[in-house]
Amino acid sequence: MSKSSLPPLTWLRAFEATARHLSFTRAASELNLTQSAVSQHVRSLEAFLARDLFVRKARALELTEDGANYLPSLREAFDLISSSTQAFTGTDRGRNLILQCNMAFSVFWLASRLQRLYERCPWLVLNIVTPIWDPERHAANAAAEIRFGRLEDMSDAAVRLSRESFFPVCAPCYRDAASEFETATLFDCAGTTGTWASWFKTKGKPFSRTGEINLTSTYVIAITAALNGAGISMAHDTLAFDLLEKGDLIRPYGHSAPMTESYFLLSPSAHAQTPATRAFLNWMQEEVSLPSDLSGSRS
Amino acid sequence: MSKSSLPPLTWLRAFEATARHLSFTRAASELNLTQSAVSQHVRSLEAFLARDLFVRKARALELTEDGANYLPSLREAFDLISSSTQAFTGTDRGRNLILQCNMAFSVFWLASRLQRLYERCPWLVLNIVTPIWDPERHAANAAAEIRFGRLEDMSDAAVRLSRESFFPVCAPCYRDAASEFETATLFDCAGTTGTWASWFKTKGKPFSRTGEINLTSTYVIAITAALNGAGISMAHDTLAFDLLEKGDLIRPYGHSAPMTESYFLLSPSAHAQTPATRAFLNWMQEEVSLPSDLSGSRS
DNA sequence: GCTAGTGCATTAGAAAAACTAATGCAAAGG
DNA sequence: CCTTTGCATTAGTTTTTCTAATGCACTAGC
Repeated sequence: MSKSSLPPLTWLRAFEATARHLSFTRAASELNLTQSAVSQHVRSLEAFLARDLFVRKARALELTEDGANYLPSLREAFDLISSSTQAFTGTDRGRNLILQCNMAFSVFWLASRLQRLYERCPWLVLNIVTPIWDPERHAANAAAEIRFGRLEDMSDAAVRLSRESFFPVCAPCYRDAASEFETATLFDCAGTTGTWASWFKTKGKPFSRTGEINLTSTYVIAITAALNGAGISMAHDTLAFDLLEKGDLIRPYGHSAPMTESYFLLSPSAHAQTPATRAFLNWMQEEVSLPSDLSGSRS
Repeated sequence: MSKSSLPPLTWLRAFEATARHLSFTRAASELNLTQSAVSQHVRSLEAFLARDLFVRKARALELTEDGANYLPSLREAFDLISSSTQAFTGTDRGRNLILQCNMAFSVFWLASRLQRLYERCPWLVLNIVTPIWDPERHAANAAAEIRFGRLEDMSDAAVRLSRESFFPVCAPCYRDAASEFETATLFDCAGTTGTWASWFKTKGKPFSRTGEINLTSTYVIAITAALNGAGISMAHDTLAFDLLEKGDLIRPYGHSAPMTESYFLLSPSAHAQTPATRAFLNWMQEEVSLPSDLSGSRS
């Protein structure tokens, strides 16, 4: 077996037990090994890492800073392996679902619909992971993902949830300021094609403006700024639908443009779905058939 | 070594690689082993678990449901071990921060303040984990956590961020309906002491009402329902502050009561903090000194 | 139908890892 | 000074991991 980034579990277990007891002898007793074995495993691990994990004293050990840093992740990893291994004997699987989606979707679309999910699946334990500035990172234990992107970047299994249009939005109190475009404060969102420049392009006009545009890394920032009356933000159907219906946002200009990106549902293949995943996917499919603009565009 | 709940990592690695490739031969090539070794490891693991993880076909493997259920947790565990092992050699730690907090805090407090965080730390990669119906589960790789709870349930290291009052809120359009208390629709949130019953208790009145109360599992549902004009929800300072300032919510009754729970900041000890963690903690401490009601109550 | 290729399963033996018992050393306590 | 405690090291034993070879079943091509 080639040397890799994963030390043997045997060494890691010896380290974790020793860290708990701060004693090779007591750890060995717990693991039903000899003190010598535990000592050697920890020594091997330290050599592998080229770091000392314990300070050896006459009759006691102290964790080094490196040792203390290492410990929590290892404990969680052991818990994960242990609990999923025990899942073969236990029956309490299937309730937990980890869903990954971007924070804007979570805040502006999902949050206001959770009641319907709850009414339908009161047993569901939902964990939402919302990476903000690194949305490409797929949480390895996320069972389902709602991803915003272009069709060609998606796998064949991805289910398309929407066709988006994009357009500027602002708070009602900003309507007058929006009519003075040159002086209005503009917000854009990075990492999407639905920018001010491309919006003007679809109007057959070049986009030239002397004032700067505030470029944000997530639509949460841009749209919240608009909601707060700080300016005009680019937005698209799914995120803006509820806010427009409520009158919290208005569209100061009539034009809207088809967007390259849309929302997709990425789910495990059918034979790998837990009850929680299936329930969520079923609920999601019903939700997109409601008028919420995860079902069609308004262009 | 005694038989335990943790199978050898060797077996788990063989399983994970095989599940990825759906081929013992290709997995063996990746692991620099022979097909025979991988086949035996997976066989050993299946025997250990008393379950089949793959369906063997003539020239291909298919994951069983058991295999597919096992896989995500193992992947995460490997990631945890791998990343914490690499922390000894790598230098690219420090940008990523995993923050755990409840979704209501994320939606009603944090989201509208992210711009200030971004302006201050544009390099920060923030991942927010927001468990909804299992908030006690601490993500072990979460570097920091903002927890809603009682002081006595907190460790000594927890930093108290707020002192909360709780009170009913509703949308402005619901003001008239709120004056007819017996027929108004009420929302409560489970798992907190800030209930309708305890609110009446602080008014020195027994709470007796014939109509039912909608009990929700997260303040996101209850408060969003109130925002939508569906009724009156219990809320507390930190969640309600922005919404009250904006006029999206009003307080239909004047009385507010001190709440047992408040928000706490749980962070790693100083010597285990990455640059990202320190930056976030510093920003957080400045934010709580602003008038946002993560700084004091209004009772 | 036959042959060649593919890929998993099994076997027997080799190599490596894990483990033990014994011993050495240092520090602490009486 | 002597005894106890506990980690480190050594040499040998045991167990696990791994390999090469072979068998079996299926598929594709002729």
